[in-house]
Amino acid sequence: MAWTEERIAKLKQGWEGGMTATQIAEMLGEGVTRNAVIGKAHRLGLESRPSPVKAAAEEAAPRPAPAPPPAPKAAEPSAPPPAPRAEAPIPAPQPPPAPVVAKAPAKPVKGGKQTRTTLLDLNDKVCKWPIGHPGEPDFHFCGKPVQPGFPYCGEHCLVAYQAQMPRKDRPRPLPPLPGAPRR
DNA sequence: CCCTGATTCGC
DNA sequence: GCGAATCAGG
Repeated sequence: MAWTEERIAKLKQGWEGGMTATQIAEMLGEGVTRNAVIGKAHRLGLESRPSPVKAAAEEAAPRPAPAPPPAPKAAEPSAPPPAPRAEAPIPAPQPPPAPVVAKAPAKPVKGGKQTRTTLLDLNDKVCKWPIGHPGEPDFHFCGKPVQPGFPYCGEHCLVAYQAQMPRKDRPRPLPPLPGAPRR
């Protein structure tokens, strides 16, 4: 159905009157989804009515940067960083799945030689890509010098940040398996 | 789960 | 331009 003057008028009226997109869609008749309403409203430049998402986004913003001491930080994530989303580069479809690494049994580290980068060794300079899995005896981190501005070294940045494949030929997320645990 | 509006992007 | 699919917070 086309967007006639009349239908657009109703849309505007309802939108400005505080009706939800769903209500407006029902008002306009069958075959009109709330998506159609929202899409049209935006194209008309009507936008910006309280949106749960937008409202929350503005909430957590004011951060003038108190400039915290770059020094030591005892705090540490219970688990390794799940991989921050890239901004400029497009975020990878999946966060780094702790790369599987068949590791030989940890060798007895005699003396004080440290060969692994552990949780306590993490800082802004070293690659935080997990090697193995948390809980495993020799779980550790890559530890190589990071790519400036990233939490990982160049090699692991390549794995963590990948370009999005066009929706069209992107594999379907996979339908829920019968009997699979609900959520 | 439901709801909401916002956004993306193939058409 | 359209709107389904998707996202993300409530």
